[in-house]
Amino acid sequence: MTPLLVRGLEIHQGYLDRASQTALVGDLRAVLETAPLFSPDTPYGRKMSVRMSSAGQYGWFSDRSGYRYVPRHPNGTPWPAIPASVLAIWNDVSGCARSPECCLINWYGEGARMGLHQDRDETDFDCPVVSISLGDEALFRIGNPTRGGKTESLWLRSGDVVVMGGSARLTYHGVDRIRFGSSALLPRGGRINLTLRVVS
DNA sequence: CAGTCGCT
DNA sequence: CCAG
Repeated sequence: MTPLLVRGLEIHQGYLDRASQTALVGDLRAVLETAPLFSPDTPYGRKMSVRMSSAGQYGWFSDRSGYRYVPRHPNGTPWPAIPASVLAIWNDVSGCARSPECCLINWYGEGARMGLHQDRDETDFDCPVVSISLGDEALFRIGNPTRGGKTESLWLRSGDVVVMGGSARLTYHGVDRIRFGSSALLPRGGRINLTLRVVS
């Protein structure tokens, strides 16, 4: 199964079967018990519509002071370990010898979206970013290495895995909208996106 | 004033 | 949607 290539991004469609998806969701629920979802502020004072948390050595965080990685949840506790079920996916698709130091958990409720941005808060851009989609379908938008210009969109479905590496490591990307309730994986609807990154 | 993981 |  060779992945679909869109602007250098590897799109592994249907990578995870339903049982694997269910197992992942169970592992994530445990993570979220000690590291509950929160809504970060952008450096420009707007609340993000996506709610998030993290697992691993570092968690991604944003407030008035900017975007950064922090070693603890806002509640003061260290981020829980990245579940083995998640690490297995990284080991299979990343082609990177290092282990991910952050598993960002993005929760998209009804109406949530994510504007075009780059993942560039890491110090190491050699390893790819691996993104795992669970739950409702999302309209994923792929831009360019710099802002502006034409974009391409495609629908990501539960179980799809995207690898952003090499020359596409810093490609602008975002989510225009989700189809709330389109998947039965999460009984109350919504989408979970996991983003695995080597940070340091 | 520039930029924007947001906004129109 | 999608471009700015």
